[in-house]
Amino acid sequence: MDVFNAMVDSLGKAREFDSAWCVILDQIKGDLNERPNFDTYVIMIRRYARAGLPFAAIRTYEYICCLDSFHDSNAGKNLLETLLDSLCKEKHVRIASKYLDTITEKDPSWLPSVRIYNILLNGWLRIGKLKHAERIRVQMKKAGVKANVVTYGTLVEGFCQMSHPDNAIELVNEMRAEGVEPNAIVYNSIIDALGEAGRLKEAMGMLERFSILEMGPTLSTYNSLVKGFCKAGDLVEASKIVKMMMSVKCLPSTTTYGYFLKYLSKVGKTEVALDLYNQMIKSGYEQDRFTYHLLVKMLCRDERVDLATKMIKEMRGRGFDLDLATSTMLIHLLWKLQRYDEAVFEFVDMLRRGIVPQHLTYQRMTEDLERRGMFKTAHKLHDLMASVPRSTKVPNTYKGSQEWKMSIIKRAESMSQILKTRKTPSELGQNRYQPESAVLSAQRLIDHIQRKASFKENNIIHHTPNSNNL
DNA sequence: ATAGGGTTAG
Repeated sequence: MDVFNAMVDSLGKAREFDSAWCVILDQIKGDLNERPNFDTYVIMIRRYARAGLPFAAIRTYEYICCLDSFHDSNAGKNLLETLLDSLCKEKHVRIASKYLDTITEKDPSWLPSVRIYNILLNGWLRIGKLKHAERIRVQMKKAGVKANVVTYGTLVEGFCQMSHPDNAIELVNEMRAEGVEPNAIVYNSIIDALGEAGRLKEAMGMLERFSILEMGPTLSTYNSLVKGFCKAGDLVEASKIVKMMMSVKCLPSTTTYGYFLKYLSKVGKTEVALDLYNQMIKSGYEQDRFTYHLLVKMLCRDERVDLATKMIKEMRGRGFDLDLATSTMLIHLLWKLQRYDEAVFEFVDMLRRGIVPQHLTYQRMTEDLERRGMFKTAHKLHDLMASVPRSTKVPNTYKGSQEWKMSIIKRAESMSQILKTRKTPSELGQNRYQPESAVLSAQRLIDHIQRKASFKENNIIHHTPNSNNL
């Protein structure tokens, strides 16, 4: 069953909706245990909405509603809410709203649930339409539907994303007055927005208010504060937050340290960043792409090509493919250092991996090569680039035949196989269980940063001997 | 994958 739905999803992702319906209709006649279920139709609706075909999504919903078998077996689930949510999440809020109107016109006795109002509210806020969001609230009041914690959470998040934390704070008072207790999502949004605005005193005040509650701050709460302090250049306060979180057994994540690295990269303190990186490795932290991207960027800026190459090797060894940004940084550095052969090798290797270099990179290289009379190499690059954009699409000569259908199914099966073998996020290290000793390592790590951070800006950073040992 | 967030925009 799982495999079947994964196949339908793959076909939808590839916009092969006709084939998806072929597979579904075939399956309806088949084995009772493998018939399309609620999830199958949810997948189709979401895929249509995402493919920019909102009316096809609506037609699908209406078709499903006609099926008798559907009503019997899925009494507790509400497909209309799924439809509206899919439309709203893909920014077709206006269409969702209009469709809702047609339903209420047809049956005036039917009243939208609080969930439906929340879905619409979220949709309007996501596309920044405050006026429309306000209108939904008026409609709710008129219909006598009480706002719940999700309603308020959605509004708070919306205001915060539009950088209006003051309106969000007002809402917290309002919800309290209405007897709805704010939760972690509400507090985290506000603390994050205040931190982004550099209003860290107020953010800390919110943390205090949050800490009194039964469900205290979460990892996201602390991460938002660390981000805020790091962005403001206050590593000392950021380190204090890390100590605070460790004292309540909330271990910092790779993301937490990522904010420190981001700041160190901004001010060009490569040595401190490398130290932090080494300490992270020692403490057993799983690095993410962002960490490597920052470190390679710093090393390239400092023209330390050998160390940059080493870091890239390490990055690949940990399962991150070389992306466009990283390769570009490396090539530009090699070029600047006049190591042309190596740069050309990287350029060719990029194309071999299926990544098209930026036009700017190509332009700079060929211009320089020609100026130096290296026409052969310039020509080689030109030919390579010219051969890329041509897509190799197979013409639909046997459309409709059994053979064609089988090829679609084969492709979908292999796609779903890929989906199955892909690692789940928990295997990628974010939520990995960390032993008690990790607390100690983290403690050492943050002590280290604190020592470095308390140096005056123009002091020379002590160069530790092992910072070149990757 | 069934109402709200999470992640890092030069």
